[in-house]
Amino acid sequence: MNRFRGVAVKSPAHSLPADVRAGPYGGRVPRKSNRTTIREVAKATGLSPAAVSYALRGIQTSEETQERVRRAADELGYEAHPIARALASGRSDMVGLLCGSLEDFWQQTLATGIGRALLARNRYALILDAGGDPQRELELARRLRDQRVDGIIVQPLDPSAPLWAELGQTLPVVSIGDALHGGKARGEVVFDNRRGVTLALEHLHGLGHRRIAVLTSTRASTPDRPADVHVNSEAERLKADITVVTAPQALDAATRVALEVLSAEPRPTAVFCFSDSIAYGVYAATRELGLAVPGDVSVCGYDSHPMSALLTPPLTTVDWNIDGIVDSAVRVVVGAIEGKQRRRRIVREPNLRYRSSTGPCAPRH
Amino acid sequence: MNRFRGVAVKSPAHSLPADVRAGPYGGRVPRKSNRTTIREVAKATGLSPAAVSYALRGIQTSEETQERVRRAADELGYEAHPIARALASGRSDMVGLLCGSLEDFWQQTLATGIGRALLARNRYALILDAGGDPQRELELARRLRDQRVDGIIVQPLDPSAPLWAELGQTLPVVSIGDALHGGKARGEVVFDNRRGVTLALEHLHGLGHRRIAVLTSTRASTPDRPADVHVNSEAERLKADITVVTAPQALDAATRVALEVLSAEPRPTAVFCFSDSIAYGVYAATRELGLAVPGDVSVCGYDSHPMSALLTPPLTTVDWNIDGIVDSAVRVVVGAIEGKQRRRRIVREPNLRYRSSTGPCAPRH
DNA sequence: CGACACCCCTGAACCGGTTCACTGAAACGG
DNA sequence: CCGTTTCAGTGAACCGGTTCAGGGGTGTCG
Repeated sequence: MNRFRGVAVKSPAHSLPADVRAGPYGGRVPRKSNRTTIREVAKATGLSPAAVSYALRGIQTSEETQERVRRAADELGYEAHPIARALASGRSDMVGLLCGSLEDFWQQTLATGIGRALLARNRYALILDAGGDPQRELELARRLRDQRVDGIIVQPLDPSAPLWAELGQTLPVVSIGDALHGGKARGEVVFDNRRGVTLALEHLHGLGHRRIAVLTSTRASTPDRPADVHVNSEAERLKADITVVTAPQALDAATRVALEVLSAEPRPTAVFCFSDSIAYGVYAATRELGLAVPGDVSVCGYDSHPMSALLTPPLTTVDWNIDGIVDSAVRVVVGAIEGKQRRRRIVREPNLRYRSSTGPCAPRH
Repeated sequence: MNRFRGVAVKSPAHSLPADVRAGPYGGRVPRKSNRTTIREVAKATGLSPAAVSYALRGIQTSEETQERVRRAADELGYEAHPIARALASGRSDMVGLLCGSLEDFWQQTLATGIGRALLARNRYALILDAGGDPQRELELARRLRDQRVDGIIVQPLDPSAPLWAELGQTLPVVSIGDALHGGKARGEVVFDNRRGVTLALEHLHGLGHRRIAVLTSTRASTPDRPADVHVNSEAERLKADITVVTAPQALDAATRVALEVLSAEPRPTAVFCFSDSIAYGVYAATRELGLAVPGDVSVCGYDSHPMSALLTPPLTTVDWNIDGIVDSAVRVVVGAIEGKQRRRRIVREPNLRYRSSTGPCAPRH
């Protein structure tokens, strides 16, 4: 029984006195944990570990055995060990949620909703925040794969990265927002951003605005970013003078950018923001500059964050129905994980939530 | 070489043709992944797997070997496998963040900040949301332990639960807000809630308010909840007529509660909310009821969410300096994980951010 | 009655790193 | 010059489930 060396050496780790465990978690994790394992349950029930494993999952075993195992497990205080399960099976019950920038209030709300919806289906959300950096986004995506998440929901900063296709071959990748470049096997909850942009710009145009500033969010310098492209083509079509400026999502940072934009001469008569968070920054800036909304400048947001209705004046914004998005995304990703190949691509249409932060373009002075 | 049965049976799983892997992730994960393992790197470098493991972590090996291993790993496309690491070592580089209710905007901000701070230290936040249910909170805490997180940051709904002490023996548990019952080994970033409550109530009292509604957040029915207790003792001290009502954090739900509170006869002249999110609900309610703030009713919040300053009127609120909290909490938990026993208990003092949602109590009619 | 299918369960390999006890060689000390 | 450390590295067990090939036992069918 005793291996090489012939002498009956004490078996290594385990023979240590059980209480030698070093002080309060200063590194040194006890080699042998006192956790009840599946093998102990096996011993207690006179079954094989395999049988216990099956029984606990309610497969491959008789009702009777399952009951017996469950009872024994209870008694021994057995608790599943997700890490071990993940290693052995390659599944983890976790879904990675990769957010472009959690500084965006709307994305915070989205993440909260998705986390909750997943939990309701007995899965966890592993929420990661790329902080607006497309490079980091890809790095985090890789880490999610390494963590053996069962699926990924991403609000891609850079939908054109080839990594998405690569990941898509191994696990379900569901994008929210822009469609991922060159994929078909993956799931998508695509926003019709073209439509959203058109809605907002036409609305402003219809009110008489011609000099419009567009504040997009910090993103990859992906030149083919659909929304940006569309902004420009719409500008042309509407014969409007549109300036596109990139703004961060964080309130204070967005405010600084907005201050600049609103201090330009001639001042734009309307601002269209690519997220409500940025629009909040614009509100702060108008306050600082003593500008009236919509008297001096009209402001239109994007996303419809719950707080938008509470502002003074309530913010006109493009609404995507966040609950619907949460629901769709979770449904698609879970469906894909479980192998039920439901609908893979869901296109969401926006509505313009017309409130009072936008008004007719006033003649200057 | 071939085990039992004598016959040269094909070795089980591996001999399957490599391409038999079932359809797009419909369950069936390939038994043998094509991932490069540490053993392959070992073979390539002529070292033992153990040596490679050490080398990759930069310990127990010569500079030279480390370099050689790193190069080989690169070449072979080796990527670490966190799950395997976690199983073997009991560490995971993840810190659990257990939020009381992510519907609270402030907690969303907090979670975002902590996630980011942890990422900056090469750790992940596993964010879980108890949704205001103390029962669920404990369940999630257990799951975090099972997930082998290296530490837990919790904003406890029920600080008196014995589970905290139990978890605290195995891993660092840092609480934000109320101190956890009966612990010393754990870390704490304690809010001096008594002070916060006093600050708010004295402020309102000083403005002449005597009939005050307090909207606390949904929590455990822990009767000894420090803040609630203190509210009552302050009520007595100030000889004020204080009604305590529980409100959920979600904007619409909070609004409904606020509507009721503000419709009561006689109507309270001031409302003190235990989170800015709830205060937002009060704003919505005043709007619906056509009440002026602070003319008809003064509103005071708690937490100082960034949006509070943007409302009309800007919200008076108790400020905890969220960046400081994020920083402290992360510092304490990481310090504990790494065994550097820095300061374990940090008490934060609030400031009253005096804005214009509170004003003198107007004589009724 | 034998062939075949099906059900329930077992033994062993496996997932992919980590850690422990130990060793040969070099460095050190007196 | 010999005993003691220190350093770099090795072999094997281990973490705790999962999965696969198989194997009795019973049921069914021709």
